[in-house]
Amino acid sequence: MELLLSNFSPAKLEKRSFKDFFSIQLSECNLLRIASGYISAESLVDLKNVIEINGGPKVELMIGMHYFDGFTKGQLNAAIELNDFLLKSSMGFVSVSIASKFHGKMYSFIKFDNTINSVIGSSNLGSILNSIEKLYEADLLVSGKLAEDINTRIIDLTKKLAVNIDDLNNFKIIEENDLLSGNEGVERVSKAELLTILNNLLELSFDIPVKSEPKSNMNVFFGKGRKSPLNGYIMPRSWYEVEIIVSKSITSVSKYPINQEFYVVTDDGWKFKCKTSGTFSKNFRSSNDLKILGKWIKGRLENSGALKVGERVDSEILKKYGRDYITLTATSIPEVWFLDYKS
DNA sequence: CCTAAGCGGCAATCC
DNA sequence: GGGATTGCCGCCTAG
Repeated sequence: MELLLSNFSPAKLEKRSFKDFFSIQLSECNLLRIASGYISAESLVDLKNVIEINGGPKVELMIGMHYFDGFTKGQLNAAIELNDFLLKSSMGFVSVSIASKFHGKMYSFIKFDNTINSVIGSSNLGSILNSIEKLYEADLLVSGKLAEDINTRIIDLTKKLAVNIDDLNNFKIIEENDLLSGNEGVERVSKAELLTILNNLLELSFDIPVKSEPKSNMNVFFGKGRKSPLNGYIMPRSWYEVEIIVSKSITSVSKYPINQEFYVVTDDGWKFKCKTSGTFSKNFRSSNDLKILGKWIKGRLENSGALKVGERVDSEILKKYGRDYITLTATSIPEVWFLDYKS
């Protein structure tokens, strides 16, 4: 039994990490069994690469959480590709738990002489193969009876919970950075509903600039926080708090939604309430939660790679994204507007 | 009554 | 200089 701990400052311990152990075991074992909740696209690509180059070990991977939480396109492609490769070369398979969420992290390394080492702990594949962030992991390495037990548990759980990824077709696909799902007041819109919206657009449409003012609009985060009248304590604003300040030349156009609440359906299939308020009804914001509009717009800037968290939105970033205005279009469905920020 | 952030509008800026 | 505009701040009200 051995405790495996990450090993970087300021917590440099004279311990080896799972990462160290993993790289040695890969060359010494014949079969690697994994049951893990989450995987990253990058880690699966790296795993396939290393076994392809070295002709082993065999890999049997069970993915525990993504069937329920969704796959990004990158994760799904990587998992399918790894499975294809493993099946084709008779070197294992990738399965997906569909009976229940599985959130554990279990690894068994079966050597050529059939002795087994198993690891259980906090590391997922990403932190073993290609961790980019400094994430401190703690794992326990075991051998003998307990290691064998973990190995048979992985086999058993795979049999009872999972099916081969090839046998599934209706995957829940999520955006690269899924900030909006689960937010109160935000709904996912089906493809059919979105199509209905697109077929019912009216001529009435407004191109509204996404401004890069230093302390407002997309950059409210960098403005002064909210000062408490009691103690003067200032509460900073959230990264995703935004507003779109619409020029009078737009808000004064007849039929622009003045001082009112309405639903928006977005080009990427979200629906939430927005409201206009303030002098000349210039403030365009999400209702009840200012962060929703921000998660939608800044989330897209982030997903495209144009914006990093904590960075001020400027014209350069908008240029990189490829669009510096949103389009608000009326629909024939009452109280519902279409909002487009496709780059 | 206290807390918190939504959103209403103060006030800086420009002409 | 004051009217128009809107960037930015924190008052106000709901829970």
